[in-house]
Amino acid sequence: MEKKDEMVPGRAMEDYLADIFRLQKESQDPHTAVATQEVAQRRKVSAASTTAMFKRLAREGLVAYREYQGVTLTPRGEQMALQVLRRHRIVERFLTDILGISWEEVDEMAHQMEHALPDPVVDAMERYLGDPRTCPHGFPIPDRQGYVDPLPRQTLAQVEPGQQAVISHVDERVEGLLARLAQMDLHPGTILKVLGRDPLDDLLVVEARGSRMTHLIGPRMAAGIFVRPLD
Amino acid sequence: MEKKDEMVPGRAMEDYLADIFRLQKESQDPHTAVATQEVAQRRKVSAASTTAMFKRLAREGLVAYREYQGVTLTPRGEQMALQVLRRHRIVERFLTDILGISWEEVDEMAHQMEHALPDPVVDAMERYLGDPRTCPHGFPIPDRQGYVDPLPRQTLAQVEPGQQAVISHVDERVEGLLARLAQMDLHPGTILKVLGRDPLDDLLVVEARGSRMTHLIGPRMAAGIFVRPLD
DNA sequence: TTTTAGTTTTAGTCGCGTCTAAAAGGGGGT
DNA sequence: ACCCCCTTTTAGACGCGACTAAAACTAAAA
Repeated sequence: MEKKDEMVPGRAMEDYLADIFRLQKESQDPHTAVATQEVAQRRKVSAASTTAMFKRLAREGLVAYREYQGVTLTPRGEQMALQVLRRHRIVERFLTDILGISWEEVDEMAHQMEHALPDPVVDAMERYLGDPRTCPHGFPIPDRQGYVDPLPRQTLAQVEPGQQAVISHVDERVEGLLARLAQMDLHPGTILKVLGRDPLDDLLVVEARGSRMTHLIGPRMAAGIFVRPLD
Repeated sequence: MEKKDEMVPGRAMEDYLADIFRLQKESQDPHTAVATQEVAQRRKVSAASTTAMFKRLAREGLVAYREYQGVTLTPRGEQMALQVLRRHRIVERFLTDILGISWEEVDEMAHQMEHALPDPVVDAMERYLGDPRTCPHGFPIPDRQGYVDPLPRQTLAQVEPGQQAVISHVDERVEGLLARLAQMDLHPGTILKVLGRDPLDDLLVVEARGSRMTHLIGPRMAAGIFVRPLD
């Protein structure tokens, strides 16, 4: 039969690249290598499988792999990871804004879909949406060249009483966080004022500008809400 | 690690099921088994691979397989095939009607996408479209229960001069047919009147009701255009 | 420096989906 | 009835992506 040479780096490879990228960005020093176990845990896969994949990725020139030291994305690997993130976030936007699916569900669905969508489809979705700049959770959408806005690292937990901040993005992996925020009508873009902090349980009292509602937010939740300070 | 038991019949299995279904419908007697080679040719895969897949499908109870005699879909297999067709055709409609992609391109794209779309997404697309009854090429969309309207088997080639017929559906696999029809602004639903037949090259002279344009259609094209007679 | 706890890699296996080459089966013509 | 051609199946292989169990390595504490 005809051999399909098309160097299409398997659906799984793309998942690994995107997760390596995310882990790199999340780590305090984004220049150190990403460890086998970090990736294994994130992907819910054994460490052995991860090692095997590191070798495949290295063979394809997508990561630099040093035994026992983890991996770093090469420029090509990073570019590919960014394209995966781009697809993922556009699809998420499409699912929420056009198809009316809740923001708790779209991460998993987009993950399922993202490797199967032809580029023209993703581009058409993007145009249909009016070139959105972020996904529903507030993460920036890389452009076709792979440029992506930097993310703030400050969380709501670090905001001092009396200060104001605007929600930048929300960690979708924190169990129940998205549902709670939806209940409180808090979203990326919402401006918050920290009224006070209960030192006993480390609860934050915040007021949402606009709705003028006040809410109590625990430390786990606050650590998943990333903000930009407001002068 | 956790074992993911979820009996998800592999993306490829679904492709085979759908193609077996289509071949069954296209054959003169839809009750005879579908041969190994038919499937192999349709899927552009070796006969050996097809035999291997027949065994897997039989093991899963999706086809009845008799050695050297080909396969027949079981009720479960047929149901699954219908759901694949449903997804495929809804996605095609979505790509043309919402995202503005041309009907020549959507078959391949939908094929690429169809196995990765979660059911809620397909259902949301269907609602967004207003519950369309056919794909852009005129094939009926099975409902959630798997019911699908029967297709006419008469082609334009069989229409006698003087008679009128409405285009039901178009064989998307006929090379160049979709592009030609788009040029002529002929679509499923268009009413045609066969004005005459040139016996030398077996060309049909047809007039499109509405545009009142007349066109010449060769035998290859005519055999890919399925029609319903008009009284 | 040696021990030890935790991480990483190797070794071997499995299922899917594909291939090629060779063997086996089936059906029509003489 | 036999042969030949065409179809189908078997046999053996491969790459991907996963697993477990065991061996190798690292780093940090004693």
